[in-house]
Amino acid sequence: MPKSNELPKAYNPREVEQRLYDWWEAQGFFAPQIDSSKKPFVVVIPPPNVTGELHHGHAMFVTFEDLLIRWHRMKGEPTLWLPGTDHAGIATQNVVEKAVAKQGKTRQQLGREKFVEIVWEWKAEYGGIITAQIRRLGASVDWTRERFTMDAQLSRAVREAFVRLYKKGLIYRGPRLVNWCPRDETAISDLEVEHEETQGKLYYVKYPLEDGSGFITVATTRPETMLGDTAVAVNPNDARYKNLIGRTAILPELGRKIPIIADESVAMEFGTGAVKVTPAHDPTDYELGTRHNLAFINVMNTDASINENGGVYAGLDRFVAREKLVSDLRRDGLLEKIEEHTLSLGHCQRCHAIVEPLISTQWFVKMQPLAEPAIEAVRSGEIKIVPERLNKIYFQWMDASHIRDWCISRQLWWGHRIPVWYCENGHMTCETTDPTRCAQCDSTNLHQDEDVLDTWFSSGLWPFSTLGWPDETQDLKYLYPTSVLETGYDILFFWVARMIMMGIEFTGKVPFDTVYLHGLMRHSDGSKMSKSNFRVGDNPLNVIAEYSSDALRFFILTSSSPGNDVRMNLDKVADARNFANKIWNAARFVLANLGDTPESLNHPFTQRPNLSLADRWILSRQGGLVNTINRLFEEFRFNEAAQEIYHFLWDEYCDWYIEASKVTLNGEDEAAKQNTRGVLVQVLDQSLRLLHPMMPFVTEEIWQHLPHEGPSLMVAEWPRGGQPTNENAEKDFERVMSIVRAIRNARSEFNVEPARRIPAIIAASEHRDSLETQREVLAFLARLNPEQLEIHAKLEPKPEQAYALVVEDLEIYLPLAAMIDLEREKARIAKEVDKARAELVRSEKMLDSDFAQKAPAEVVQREREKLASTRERVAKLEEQLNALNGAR
RNA sequence: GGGCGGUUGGCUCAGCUGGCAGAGCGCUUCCUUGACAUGGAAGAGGUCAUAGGUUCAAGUCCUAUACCGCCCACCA
Repeated sequence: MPKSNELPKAYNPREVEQRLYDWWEAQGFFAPQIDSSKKPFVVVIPPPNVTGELHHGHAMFVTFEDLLIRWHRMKGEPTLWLPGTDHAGIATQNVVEKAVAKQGKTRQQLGREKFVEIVWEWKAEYGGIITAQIRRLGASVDWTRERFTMDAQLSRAVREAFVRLYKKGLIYRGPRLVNWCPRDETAISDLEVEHEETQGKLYYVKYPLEDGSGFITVATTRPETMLGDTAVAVNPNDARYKNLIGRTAILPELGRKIPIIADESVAMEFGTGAVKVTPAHDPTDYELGTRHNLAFINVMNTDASINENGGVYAGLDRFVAREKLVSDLRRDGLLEKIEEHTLSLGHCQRCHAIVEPLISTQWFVKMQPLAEPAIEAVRSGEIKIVPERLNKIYFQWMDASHIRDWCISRQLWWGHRIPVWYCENGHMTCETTDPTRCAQCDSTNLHQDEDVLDTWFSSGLWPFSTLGWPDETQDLKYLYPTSVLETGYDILFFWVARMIMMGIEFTGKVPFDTVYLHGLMRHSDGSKMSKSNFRVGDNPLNVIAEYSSDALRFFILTSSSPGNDVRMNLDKVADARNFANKIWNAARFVLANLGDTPESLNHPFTQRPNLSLADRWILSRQGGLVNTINRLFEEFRFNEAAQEIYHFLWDEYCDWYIEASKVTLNGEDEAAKQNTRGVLVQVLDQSLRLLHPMMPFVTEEIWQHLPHEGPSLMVAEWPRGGQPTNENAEKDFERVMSIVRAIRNARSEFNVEPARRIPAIIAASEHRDSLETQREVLAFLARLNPEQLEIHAKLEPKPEQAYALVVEDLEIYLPLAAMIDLEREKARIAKEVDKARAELVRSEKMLDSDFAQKAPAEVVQREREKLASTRERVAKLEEQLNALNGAR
């Protein structure tokens, strides 16, 4: 049996955490214990970027998911937490491109095949970093099932999914106006564009009329796009321009003749009411161009420099071209004015370059047919989103009037290549196996589409591709659908919505029954964490090194309510570390007092005879805690659960029970000692179980030192709820606590030296006998002299020269003649009388109102009891006051 | 332009189905007592953003308003 002096005074997480994690993993505790008679609990990890580094987003999801997983595992359910990484198309390609650039090379020089080979090498070399870092957080994932979105099996799933959608007509290809990132030189989806309010300019440009009769002035924020203008549009109801409709204007600098057309969509009140139309470079104009059959003139290259359609401006960067155009227009007297103007500019989510709308041939997924059943799944409650308010956001995005087709093709090299082959006749062949002949004309002259798929396309299949889909594997049959999908609310659309759509489409089942969305980690000042705003606290590994993984996790749990952001706060992390240390020291105390022959913990101590009041009290509180934690966990209220157990262990177990137990342990009664030893260790054991999903390391380390059965706390049984609490024991011990607090308070108020043991006289009426059994506890906790502690039912006459205290309906006198200041004492009691009387009035008034009739009987009853006890309290205080006045 | 969230002690935040306002940190006073100074004891500190309403009863429900933050959106 370990002796307390074997445990260091302060807990050292650094040594413990690494050792325990390695041991758990080696023991195979992370893998599910498959039992087909039981319903499994399954969570798939939100796969981090394979070349990424740990950030607080990872710490957040590990904290919540590991809690869920460890809890369900302890409940005896077959439990799987499936890990893996994402190939992260653009992000990874950019990282590797930068690395290659350091050696003076570009990917174009290397060629596609060689470059992709280098990315794979990169992945092999650095792909383990993020998973190693996730281990540091204590994640109990089943590493034997680790997946990567570009594994052969998952790639097969991607291909199968694409082919099915293609054959169903839900995937199509065509030239459309898309968001184009000129730096990454690829199309991106609408979601990947981040809009930002920016201070820009509004340029008023005069377009001469062909007949020389004057000008029509248009307003634009992007003058360079005029190179692609194919019309000027006005509102048909605009009196100013009615006579110009149908006439022709001359595009300045290029001299192109363009028609003046009428369209309802033009707002008369904006700018001049006349708008230049650039169908190839603006979403509104694209619609306009389609309606009016205008020419689509693309004036930009893939890097957003002006192309050959731009005349003398060809070859210039878009912003250089803008400057030159503006100065040329000014020179030619065609620039009317420039106004300040705020506009919303789209930026690439990955590289933050300003996105350019341009026409390009891309692949799209039709969303509406997929969205409908996905909306229904949430509406019907088949999928539950926590917190519920995010339902609305989900519906809004998915709604038919709002959802837009998803551009899934990317002009990248790293990713799943689009499984479509073209022949020389322009036919497309799309199969799950590489075709050798064109499906339509039998041509053998085939070449594959150059594009790859959006990373999120493969992520959307993650809950089932990782379990073997499209094959009907054992895992897929048993473990799918998964249970809870846990992630940050920022990827509700990117990932969660798409998984729901794809899951229903391909497996016929929703991929999970609950979505739990946590908030985002922010800086201590509330600002957003990002690469350009990096601080020391940003790196979870630094935080772990200084405070421990347990502390970081517990901080995250206590600080975040569902769906709300959490600010980094190292003081709170430190507090969580202190909590771990507190438990550690409580355990040292328990171990030091175990005795030589600790009993098995399987004995239900609540049933034992001759338990002390404190024993019964803490056991009852423990039972209540189990019920509370179970309820809160089930409702995903982890922050409240964390606070409950923190409060129980620190305030109730350590500050009161351990202190009270010293009375018994230092006493002579061997049977009582055995009881208390048992309760001490059992309550600690149960609490460690409850706390383990939140702070896995320190709880396991302590548990290993306690007498225990089974190899590890992480596979120990979860505490059973539903035990009745002991109301009487709780009331009785709370009375003891109140008395102790009152005496301590008095001592403090009147500066009694802490070490001094003082006399006390208690008038306890019907509680006399019960308090009599607690005289040693009272004396110890309140530092009373046991020889001078009197407990009576009634006191006649009242002691003189004493501090008089009223607790509930009993009176306490501290006869400390020498230290009493009568006037001060009277003032104190008078103040208390006032307070109690005010309370009495409030209570009487309330019971006199409609409250008595309309409030629930239980609430009224409680109020009546309170009234009665307040009355008694007032009476006693008044008596004391009178006694003091008489003493004068 | 639509939608969502926030506004509670000096600071950071909890408060489930309405029933006398909570925590941690910070602050004040005291304590190196035998688990723990990463600690213990006692305390001070809030008209729950504002204005109405529903109710016996509102931090909690409803309606406006004001700030702060976020998401979505093709007005040049």
